[in-house]
Amino acid sequence: MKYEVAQALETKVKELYPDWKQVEVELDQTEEKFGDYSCNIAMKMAKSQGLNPRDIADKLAKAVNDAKLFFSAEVAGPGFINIAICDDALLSYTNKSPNNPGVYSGQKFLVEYSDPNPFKPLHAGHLYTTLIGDAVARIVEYAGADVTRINYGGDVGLHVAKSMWAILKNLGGENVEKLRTVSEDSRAVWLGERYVEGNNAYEEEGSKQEITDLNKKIYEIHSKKDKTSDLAQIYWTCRSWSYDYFNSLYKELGVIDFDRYIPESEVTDLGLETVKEQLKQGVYEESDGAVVFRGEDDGLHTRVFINAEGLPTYEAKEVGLILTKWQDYQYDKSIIITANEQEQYMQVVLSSVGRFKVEPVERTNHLTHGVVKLAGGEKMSSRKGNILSAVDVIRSAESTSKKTFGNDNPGIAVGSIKYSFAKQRIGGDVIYDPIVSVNMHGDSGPYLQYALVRAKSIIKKAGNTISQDLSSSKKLDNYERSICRKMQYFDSIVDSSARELAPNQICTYAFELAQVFNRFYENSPVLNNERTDIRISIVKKYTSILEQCLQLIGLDIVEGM
RNA sequence: GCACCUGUAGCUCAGCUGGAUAGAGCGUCGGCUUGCGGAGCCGAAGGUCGUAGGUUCGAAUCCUGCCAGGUGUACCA
Repeated sequence: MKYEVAQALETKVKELYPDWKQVEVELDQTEEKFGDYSCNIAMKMAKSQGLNPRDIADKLAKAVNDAKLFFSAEVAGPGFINIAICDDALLSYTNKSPNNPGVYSGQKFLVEYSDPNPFKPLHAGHLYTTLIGDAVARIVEYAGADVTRINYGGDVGLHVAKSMWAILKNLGGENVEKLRTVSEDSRAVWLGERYVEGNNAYEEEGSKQEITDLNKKIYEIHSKKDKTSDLAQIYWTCRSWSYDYFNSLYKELGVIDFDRYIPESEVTDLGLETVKEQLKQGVYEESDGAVVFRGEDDGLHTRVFINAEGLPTYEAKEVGLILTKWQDYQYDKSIIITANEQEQYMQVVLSSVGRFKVEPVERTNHLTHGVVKLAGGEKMSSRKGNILSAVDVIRSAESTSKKTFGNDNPGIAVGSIKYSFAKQRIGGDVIYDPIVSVNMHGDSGPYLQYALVRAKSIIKKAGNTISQDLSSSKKLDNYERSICRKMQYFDSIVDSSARELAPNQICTYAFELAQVFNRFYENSPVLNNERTDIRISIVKKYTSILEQCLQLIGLDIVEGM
């Protein structure tokens, strides 16, 4: 409804001040005591025109009120115009389907997130990008975008060599048969242990060289398309174990399926060729046997794209990834979500690609998040092995949920994690507190799920006995008005959340909405009441809006709790 | 050293394209159960918005310096 109010107000401004060219009426949601929206255009106009803001505001408010629109205006303070929407307009909103503004309609979006590396365990940070990426993808999709979900993972590179080195040690050489002794449900853990071993071994000179050599051999598996040698068989088997493990976890989390997995091995060649080609063009340069990009001109730093061994680093692979995405999708926007330790690295890569291909770079938006920490704990490093794994987080939420409800309800356990991640603005460190997840009161996923269950229960009890004729009374009481007022903010909240790629705005709104509803619920009997008709229509609208909010951040709609 | 991110109540965070008396949740203290699911509702206490300046009618929000924490900074990802 914000848009309609702004339009009407703008028309009035144009009528009254035809000379005023840059009319852009901006409305703010305001405190309830001031009305439903406030507008400071009078103050802005006054500033540039040298007029008295109160005079402008008075004139505008009078024009609005004389016109008898669906809202009234009142001047307050130094020149705010406070807007109050009429009760019948608020009530009629409950019978409208959502006005989805679709800021991205017709646009092709790529969203890349999760990005786990095969041969390494998923840690809490992966859990974060997986869930927040899922939410971002859902939100831009709701805003009209045609979304392709991308999952990029490092199936080649030094980290793989480290794991493979330890795997070979564990098997006593290239002993394919011995892999069978690893039971199916212990594979993920087994691989995780090998990664830690390999990583430690890399610290020692002797094994470091062996790992470096092995790294080359693994690249050769790909370049020679080797599926049959003993080493290749071990590699492909363990690689598929990793992907199996990721997929089972995604399923458990209830995130929407990825449209495409792009393993690094798939983009390595393109990245390598491109960097070599652009080396001739002077984009990259040789230095100490390596191929580097000098980012200093752009205020960045120098990074290695091809190392002295002739192998592509992550940088060159990323070049291949960017170009692969661009060739295959010609997107309007490409969103990438990673930890913020990759922020400047990504800037260097993008800056280098920008020298020979501008569109994919201009259309890329890199969102970064902070470190996932345990409350009161320290940073987790998968290299040191002191990680909080994704599975640890999920299991702790599950056992908590079970203790609280006495039964398994994965939708609630996982939902509590999703909400606690999504409600924070993307960017800062993420504190995950298992104790808070034990609590499950207040600003939490279960609170919202419960708020929805209660409301739905009313509708179920009401059955079909309700007439939908609302013409008899269009005055709203305070609680009814509050919830209606809050509900009509939905469209503009979703719009803003999509524009700013900020799932936390949905969470904040959903929580406030539920709070307002709970007040209504405590104070306004719905059933067997002379206002049942109006209230039922409010409850119905509320459930549909809250459901939509929950879906946008990926929370299950549970039927009972 | 340089670059980027962060600093708001005891804790975890909203608010940041400048607007009215800076808001939630948790925790603390005190209330509410003949009624639609009490995982709820109501109330109280709790703030130099890191700090010092600047711009402005107006700054948590914009600009500058400083302080603190984090991250990156050449062959890891």
